[in-house]
Amino acid sequence: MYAQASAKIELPSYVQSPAPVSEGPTTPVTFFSSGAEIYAQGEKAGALYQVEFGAVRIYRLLADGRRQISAFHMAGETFGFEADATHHFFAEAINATGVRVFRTPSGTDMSRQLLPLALKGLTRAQEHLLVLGRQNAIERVAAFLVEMSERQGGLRQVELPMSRNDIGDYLGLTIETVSRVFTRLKEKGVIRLLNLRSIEILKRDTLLAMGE
Amino acid sequence: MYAQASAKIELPSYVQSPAPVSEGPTTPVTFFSSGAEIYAQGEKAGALYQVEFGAVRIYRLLADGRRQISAFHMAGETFGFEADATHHFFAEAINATGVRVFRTPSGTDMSRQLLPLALKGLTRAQEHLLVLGRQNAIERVAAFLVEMSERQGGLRQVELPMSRNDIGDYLGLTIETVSRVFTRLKEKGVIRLLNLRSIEILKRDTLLAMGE
DNA sequence: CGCAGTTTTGACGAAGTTCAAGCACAGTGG
DNA sequence: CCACTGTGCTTGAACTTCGTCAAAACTGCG
Repeated sequence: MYAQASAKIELPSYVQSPAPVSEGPTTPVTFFSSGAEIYAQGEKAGALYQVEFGAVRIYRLLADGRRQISAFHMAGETFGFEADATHHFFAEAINATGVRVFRTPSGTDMSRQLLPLALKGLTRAQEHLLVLGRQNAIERVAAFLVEMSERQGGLRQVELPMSRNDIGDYLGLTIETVSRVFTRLKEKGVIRLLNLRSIEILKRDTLLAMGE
Repeated sequence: MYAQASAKIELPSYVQSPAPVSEGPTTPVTFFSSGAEIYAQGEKAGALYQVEFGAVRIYRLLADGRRQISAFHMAGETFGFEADATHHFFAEAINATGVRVFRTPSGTDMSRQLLPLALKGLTRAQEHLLVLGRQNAIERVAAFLVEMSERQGGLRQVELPMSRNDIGDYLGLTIETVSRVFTRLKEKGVIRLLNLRSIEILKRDTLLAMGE
């Protein structure tokens, strides 16, 4: 069930109780409203962030404003680790979002916990490179919908917490192209739009084949 | 100086003595000839590979043969670590290449050594996402040349160990487009081709501005 | 109910791909 | 030593896909 209106904060059905990154006294949850910056490129890094509910976009900008979203993070996922002491990307809340911030005491060795997360992120980024480098618009959107579906437990109904603009900037497409592809997929009977932010997958196999 | 013909194996000028990943008795160097497979997607992972000389391409394929190279690895660099027990990519020698293979004894915790490598790789992959998602052909090639130059110590002369085909598959372009962009950069006096595999950067600032 | 922002749709143009041909260079053998 | 051949690179012309610009339609919210 999709949480409707009982609370001020949107709680999509795919929210799970994530395993905390570290033990000990529970870190309080920090709230970010839609569009709020969590950290900026160039800022000093050091903390770890775990999404409690909501969604986060990680992105970079070119001087003229072009934006590339390199990842979305949903409930349960951890982000914010960097190769050096500086953030190389921006992190923003897409919607009202709750995040647990873990300030790791300097001198603590977190590599055992961090390595699997970093490797998971690396694999995802490399797979996304294939999408951006070698797939066309339909294939990209299909791959995206499959990815979102799988990250939400493989359900027919998929919630898209982000705007068409975000999807475009994630897939290296314009919002118009994203919109046109959605229309084409609807016409082909592959998906159905329940509302702007949630779709239903009608032909999973076709979608999978398109996204490779 | 570029090693000419004294040995059978090409030893580009930018070969450095890499720091070994692990201590102890020196692991022997395994040789791969041009195009030889180091590992394949789907194979069991577990070893670490450090390039001694030569160059390696990491890539993925789509069912119809489209290829995306996600990374090149040059002398001194380590690759081969994965998020799970399986390789998700192919690794091939671009030229005659020497690789030290470290079979990590099961039960050994390498996370302290691996984490910085994984994070470095993650940052590079994410930066490459920006190139593939949001930059046009000239910007991609410019960014590539700058990257190669910096990885070789920022010299004016840059050796390209890979073919135009490899460059295309790394930048998400066809070989024809890569070639045309090289021609344009020559016409603008930004670069000069010494031979097919080595270029000289004449206007570094212009190239940097183009690649952002 | 009406407004603002987002999404969709349409017409057009530019960038890059495809297909095809020609060129350059290294290696081979006469 | 030079022609021959193969491979990789460059160039050209036609075509396709996606981006741009503009306008209309829709959604959600006050």
